[in-house]
Amino acid sequence: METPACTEAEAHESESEQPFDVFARACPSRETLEHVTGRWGSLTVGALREGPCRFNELRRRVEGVSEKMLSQTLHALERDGIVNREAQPTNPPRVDYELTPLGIEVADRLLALIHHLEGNMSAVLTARATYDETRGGR
Amino acid sequence: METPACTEAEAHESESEQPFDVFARACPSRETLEHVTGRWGSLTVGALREGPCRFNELRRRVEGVSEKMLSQTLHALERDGIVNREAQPTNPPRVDYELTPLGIEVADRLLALIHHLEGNMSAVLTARATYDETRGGR
DNA sequence: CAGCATCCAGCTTGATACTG
DNA sequence: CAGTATCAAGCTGGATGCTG
Repeated sequence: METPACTEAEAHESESEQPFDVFARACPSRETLEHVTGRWGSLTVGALREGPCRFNELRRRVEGVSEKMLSQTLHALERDGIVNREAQPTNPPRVDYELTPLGIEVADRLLALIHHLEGNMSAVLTARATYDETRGGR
Repeated sequence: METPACTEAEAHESESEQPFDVFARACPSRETLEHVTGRWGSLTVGALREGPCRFNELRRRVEGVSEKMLSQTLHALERDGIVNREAQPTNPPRVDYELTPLGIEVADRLLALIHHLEGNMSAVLTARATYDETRGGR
């Protein structure tokens, strides 16, 4: 079997040529990927997969997020068409956030990754211990 | 190692109580998720899915990454047991990086997300245009 | 409740230079 | 080639205060 070491030029064209390539420096898909997988983006999208949610409820689901960061994250996701914002002009105000159809597809793939990672954390922790031991904790 | 609050017995399918929960503030799985989905982590893991790769080759695959960030990213991934580093004490030095079995599983889920996003970028771009238009382009 | 504006500490990042 | 060391700059993100 041929070992496919890096063939620089067409390394990531395993499939038909795609118009958007995250590995390319200037591709907008990289920005969207970062919005979705970012520190708070991934948790926000994951939390919204459980159903529509109001702002402060979301803050409770995603432990540790500040309102500023949640607000910022939500705006980026809304702009990318991942999240839908529904505000009711009532008093007190009520705003519900929910995933768009695209957002649901993205969330499912993200959650597959998250759950896989969660299910393998003992292996990760073991690997870390081994690594730290080998390197003497440097 | 310390005894985790729970066991990782059936982490995958269990939805009620999971031993590791990224949504919890102090869960180590959140760190690993960030290593994997981080700005350079996701691209590095994705690039390595193509096969083993040397340091500078990897730099070329992941456009825009500095050597410092790549080095740092690889260390974090190696420590988490996602990436395996194989150094040969030759001259000039040759070091190959490759995904571990766990890394491959993680990469496949990550790539599913990436490819899905790449395939829907036109919708994202449209959503952005609409959003910017509605908000007066601010 | 739902959020925006501001301040600012500190972490992240990119250049640059240097080692084996 | 495969990194490490160092430093300045800039961005991130938390705390606080205010609005509708």
